[in-house]
Amino acid sequence: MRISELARQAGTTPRALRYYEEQGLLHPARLASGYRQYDEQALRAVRHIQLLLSAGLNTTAIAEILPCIPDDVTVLAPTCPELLDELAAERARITRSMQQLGAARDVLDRLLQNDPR
DNA sequence: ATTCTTACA
DNA sequence: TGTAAGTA
Repeated sequence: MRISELARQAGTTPRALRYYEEQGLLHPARLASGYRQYDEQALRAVRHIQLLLSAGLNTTAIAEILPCIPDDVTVLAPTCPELLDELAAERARITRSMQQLGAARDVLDRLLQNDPR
């Protein structure tokens, strides 16, 4: 299928699909016309990408992870240690962010305590 | 009509 | 990420 078809099925835009390719996440074949040609497994790949992105992973991490995911996998389950490492690292980043946000909120709480209103 | 690349008031 | 331009 061509780019607009895949975009439609994946609920995204051709722009995003080209961006994924630019980031090394997708490798569609090319027609003689220069048009990108996506195979059947492309849709699942895009779904995996979207899932990983929603988990906060950057495209670099995802590019390293994707190759160790069997193309026949529907539900993304931790397969190789690569994936586990990336996920654990992202979780750690989230934990740190939460701590920083908590500290920022505490500061605001103290400032608000003197609010004359 | 669609897609492609490149670039950015 | 959107969008415009100029092609193929």
